[in-house]
Amino acid sequence: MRVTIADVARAAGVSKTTVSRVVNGKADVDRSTAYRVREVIAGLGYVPSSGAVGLARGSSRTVGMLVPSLTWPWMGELLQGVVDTVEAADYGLLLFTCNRGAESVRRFTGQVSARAFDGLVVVEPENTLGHLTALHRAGLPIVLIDDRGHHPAFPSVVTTNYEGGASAARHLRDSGRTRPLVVTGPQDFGCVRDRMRGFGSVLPTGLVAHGDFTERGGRLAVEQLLASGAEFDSVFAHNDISAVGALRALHAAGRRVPDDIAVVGFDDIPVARHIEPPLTTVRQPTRQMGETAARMLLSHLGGTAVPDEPVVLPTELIVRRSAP
Amino acid sequence: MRVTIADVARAAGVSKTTVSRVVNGKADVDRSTAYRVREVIAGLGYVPSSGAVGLARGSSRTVGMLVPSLTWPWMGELLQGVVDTVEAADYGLLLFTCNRGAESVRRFTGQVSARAFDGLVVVEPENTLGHLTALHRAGLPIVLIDDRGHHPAFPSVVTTNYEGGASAARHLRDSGRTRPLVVTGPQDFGCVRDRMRGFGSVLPTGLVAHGDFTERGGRLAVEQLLASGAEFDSVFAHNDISAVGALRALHAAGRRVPDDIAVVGFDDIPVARHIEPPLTTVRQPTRQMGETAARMLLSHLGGTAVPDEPVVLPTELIVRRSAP
DNA sequence: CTGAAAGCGCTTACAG
DNA sequence: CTGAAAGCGCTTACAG
Repeated sequence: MRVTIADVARAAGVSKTTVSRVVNGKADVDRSTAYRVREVIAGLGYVPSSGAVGLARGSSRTVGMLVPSLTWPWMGELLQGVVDTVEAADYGLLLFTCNRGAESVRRFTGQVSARAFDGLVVVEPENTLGHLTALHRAGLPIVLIDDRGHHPAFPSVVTTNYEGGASAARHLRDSGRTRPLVVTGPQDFGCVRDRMRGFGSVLPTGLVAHGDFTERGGRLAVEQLLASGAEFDSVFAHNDISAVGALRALHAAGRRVPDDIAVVGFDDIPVARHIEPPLTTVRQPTRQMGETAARMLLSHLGGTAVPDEPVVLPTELIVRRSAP
Repeated sequence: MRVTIADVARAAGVSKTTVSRVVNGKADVDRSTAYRVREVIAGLGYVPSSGAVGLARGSSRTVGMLVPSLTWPWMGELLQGVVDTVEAADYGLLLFTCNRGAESVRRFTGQVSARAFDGLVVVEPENTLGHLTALHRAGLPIVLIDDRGHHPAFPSVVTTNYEGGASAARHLRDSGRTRPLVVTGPQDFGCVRDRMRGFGSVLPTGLVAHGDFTERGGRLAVEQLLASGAEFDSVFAHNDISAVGALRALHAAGRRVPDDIAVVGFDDIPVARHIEPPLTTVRQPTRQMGETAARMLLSHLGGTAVPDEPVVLPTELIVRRSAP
């Protein structure tokens, strides 16, 4: 049977109140009493029921994490950053995905109302910002990772998309490329617009193909451009996956990378290192973004005010052979 | 303020008992009463507190998941399988890692005692089997994914490591390779021994280099063998990461893949598709393993007996250019 | 078909 | 320094 606070109190010959005080390290307990209680706790192997503590205190000491998918290439790093931070603070981490559309969202909202967690770290699933804003208004502490340029009304952690785009362009320009093709991500993403503008601040962006962050999208975009006879000496893809697609299309068309055409991606996922040629890319500090978001949420839960304007973490250009 | 069952009862003019019955779909409630209560619930937006329900019922309707790391290449798929299954059953998923050794384990055990979750899906972190066995003996329902050949005393989901090794060997043999080099994983892993034996049941394994499941390990192993002047016409690496290392070493030494030497890996992680040449590999049904494990745990929690002997899911040989 | 009451395992004023 | 009692928000015999 489960050992309860009542068992400890009985065995130690004190009240439950006193046991509670000892467990929670409150002052005002006689040293020898506290010692005796601790002995009994150790002997019985007593651990307070998290459910009961949560109910009595009105908080669950648990953080929720909502993500669109767990299989995206950089999600593992991000999640590890969040989990490490949350665990170090002795909080639990409740994980949710929105894989199954509206149904998932409904279920998730239920968990919120059920007070299953005290606060939420979220990588925004598509079209849920309104929903999240409502939850935030209703009092749920939220920190958003990667706002996609949507600039929400609550704290968020973002990366330097504008500057990242600019750094890609500078690198291409400095290595003598002047006619880039830009393969974008979904155009309604703010991060896509920012990467675009940053890039455009350095290099002309006459040639633009609209991709969708998939390998296939990157491949098709480049295939079409090649077929159209357009001339370009480099490709800036808005993420690594579509850069991989671009690489495939160039390879299939007999163009040499980087000799004929240089390629730069964005993200620095594991595949970037392993593909041939290895991909030059703008690295996002994914793990650090997870850590930072978790830390912000925890300090908010701890009562410290957290700024509403986004916390910005820097990207870093990683130079590999696809654009030396 | 939070809406409680008392608020609903008051507004509907019934007792909390009746509200509880309606919420939980018990029979023996007058149709019109039930209707009225449901109206009030909808109007007030009442959702039962999961903490209070858990305390009263003695279960948390939450499943724990313990993994060694979230950044392993196949972990995302596995986790997605677990999360989807758990969410579909209206359970929560509490995530733990053992990144920080003993400290993590201690913390984790605390959560177990605190009854934060009803059962556990676990990918075994190194050297925790004894610990897990103890928890299982103490009454915690556990399902292990990938037993590493340790054959624990509780339910588990494994893949056909022996047959996977054999299928790799058959494929190499059928394409005319007769002198393979086997690059193993850590030798104390049961799965490594099984892959070894399965492979050896088809092809002679005169040449064995002991790797450690890392890219560097695979590279060093092949470099040493090449330096020793040993002759081999193929490499079977016990996982894809070390196959990537092997590929690098072969490439650096000027050996052509697959013309001179064919390479087969194990796992089928994303990089396998993207590396040059694309890697022939023994695919593990990672996502399905996650789903299966979660389903087993849930049915155990639901009261259905679950077999103690491992549930075995089949591997599949994926043929790509590194060993056509 | 319905409700009063006890109980789940804690915390927290309050009183001494 | 310590404890009795109320309360957190539910569920569940039990009685009617």
